[in-house]
Amino acid sequence: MRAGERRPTLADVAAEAGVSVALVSIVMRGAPGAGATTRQQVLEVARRLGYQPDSRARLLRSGESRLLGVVFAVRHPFHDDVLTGLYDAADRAGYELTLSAVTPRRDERTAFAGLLQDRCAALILLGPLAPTADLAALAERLPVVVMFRAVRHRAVDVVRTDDARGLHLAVDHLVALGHRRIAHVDGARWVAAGERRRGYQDAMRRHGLEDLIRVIPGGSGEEDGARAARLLLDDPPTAVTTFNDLSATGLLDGLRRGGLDVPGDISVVGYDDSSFSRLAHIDLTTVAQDIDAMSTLAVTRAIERIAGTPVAHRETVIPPHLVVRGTTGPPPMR
Amino acid sequence: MRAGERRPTLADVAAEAGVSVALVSIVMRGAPGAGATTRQQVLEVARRLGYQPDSRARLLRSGESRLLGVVFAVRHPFHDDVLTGLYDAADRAGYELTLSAVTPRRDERTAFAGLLQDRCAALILLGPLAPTADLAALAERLPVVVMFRAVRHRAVDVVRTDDARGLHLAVDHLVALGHRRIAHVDGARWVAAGERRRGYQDAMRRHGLEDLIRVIPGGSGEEDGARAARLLLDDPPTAVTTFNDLSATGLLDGLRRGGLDVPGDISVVGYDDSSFSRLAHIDLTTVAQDIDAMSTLAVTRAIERIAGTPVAHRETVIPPHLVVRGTTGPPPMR
DNA sequence: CAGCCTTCCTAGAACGTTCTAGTGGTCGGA
DNA sequence: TCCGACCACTAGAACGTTCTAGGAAGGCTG
Repeated sequence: MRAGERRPTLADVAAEAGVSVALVSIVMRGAPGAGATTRQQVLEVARRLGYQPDSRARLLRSGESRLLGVVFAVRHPFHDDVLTGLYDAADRAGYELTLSAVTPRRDERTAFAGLLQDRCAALILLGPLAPTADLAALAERLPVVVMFRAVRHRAVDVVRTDDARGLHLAVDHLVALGHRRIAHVDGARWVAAGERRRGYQDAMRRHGLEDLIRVIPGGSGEEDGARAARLLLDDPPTAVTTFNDLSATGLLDGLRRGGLDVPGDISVVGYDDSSFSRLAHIDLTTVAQDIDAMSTLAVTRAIERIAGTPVAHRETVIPPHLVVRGTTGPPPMR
Repeated sequence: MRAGERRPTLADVAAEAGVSVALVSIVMRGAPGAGATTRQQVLEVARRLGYQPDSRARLLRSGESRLLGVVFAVRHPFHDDVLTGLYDAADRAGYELTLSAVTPRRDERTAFAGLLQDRCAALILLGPLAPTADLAALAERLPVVVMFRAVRHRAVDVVRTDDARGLHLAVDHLVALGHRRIAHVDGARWVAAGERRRGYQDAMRRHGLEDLIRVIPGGSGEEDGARAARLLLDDPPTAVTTFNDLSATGLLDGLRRGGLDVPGDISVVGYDDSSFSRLAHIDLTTVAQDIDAMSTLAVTRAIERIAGTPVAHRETVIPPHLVVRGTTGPPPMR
């Protein structure tokens, strides 16, 4: 690019083609109101000059932004899949996506602010950590759809997985294999940890195993899982459910180092179906969320809000499903 | 958000505060030219009305976009780390980032087009797959910085790792451990595969091991590594270097299933230092790129181009370093 | 041939901001 | 007392687009 070279504008194209600016605008938008030959001619000139519409000016004038802001966290187990789904859904609806990432050195507040200035029509937040009050304040300004997290506030839409049901599935699977002594490695104070823990407890009770309920303190990292493994090795159960996949891999590693065979001696179930859980090397049985359905729903919901369509339910809860891989099997013979 | 509620503008704040629009603009930008008390007063009114500057209008008027477009690929082994680094560097330079993702169902062309319309001042592309001609065409319109890939074109800036050197490091490390029969699992037609293969071959020659050079067909996925493992099991070398970490994990798994102990019988080196390679469970010795340095450099280069500063070198090659973990060790005793 | 549609096109305002070129007032110095 | 410098502030144009209101030409109907 040579310096000082100005990008061509509608006016340049209009002058070159010998028509008015308004007509070029009509042609570029593909709007009705231009003759076939002129249309052809204008398009040709635009192509020759390398004209690119300026979406800023366009949006500024037309008021409608057709722009959805997405806040995602780098390193989030499945944000890649979610972005893929969101792009698809937005595309189908004729909307654009603008992304703002949360990184270890860029907090949510910054990410929100950036998108607000870009005049997005709505915000889709992937598993935000901000307190409910902050999200509510945000929702005062524009429609907000939160994914993968429960938010009890009437101004915020939520699309999330039925986390309790995810643990029901995990426990049911293990019980069906013959397990009874099933422990749960907890997610401490992380988003959704409480619901998963309660799901585990409910499921155990439902199977008449309330006396065998055993919740091990944990967290969201690999080292949390490894620590839990050390706590379990003294008196190992025959199966363990976990808060997430990362902690499950730490657990797996800790159990194996402790001399246990997985799944021969002990079965392990993760949560999230993270991309690494599919690696042949890890091959983790895990609870998967229906990413595509959830993405589509989030976009739809955002657009309904923008349009002001009345929406019956603020919160939509999607059932998860179990992906059975190699870390679960029947309990060892006594 | 109630429908029909217009976002407050400079004019609203000005009217409410009883001053001119221009003055509010001055205050909001923190520009000199306003009295302390008025400034205070205007800020207070702006806060009360919930005023948010409209970056579109701002950029439209001021011409300067201070906006860098970043095209990244979802599922790219280390794009998360790169984004983190880029945000930091852009922030330090007073620039904003706008992201456009390439997903399995959204190609690069689409990603480029989106950013062009946003009037970015420059583009930073993370390992683009587009042919050089396309990148060159893009560079006609605005400064383009390509990361993680060599592009031989005078209009395109490149910031990449010395991939050949990465394999030198890997081979040197293995030779120092005592290995001589070292094979390389190739990356087929992927970006950088050729240079890594040549790096391997050079290093082998440098150690006088040219007769032991052995390149196994591979690819970028886990299954490619697993296939390579099957090819190697008949006559296993004592060490293997690979095109990337994903293929290395497939290889690891295949070798172990074939009855070999890693690193007892055979050592494996990956490439990329992907996040999963750090998992205790995988614990892969691998070649790491200096992400922070590269991100900073890419942003700096982009800004220099925008400013029209003459830049000496189009291409900057950063040396990688080796991260030694648990998949390499001395060769087995004979 | 008047009247009325259509079709194709244009002028000019508007979007929310920044920028340029001021205006008017105060103050210090000669 | 007057001049100039400086400070606080303002009017209005400009950025590149879309939108509203309309105009000119041509064809159809009665």
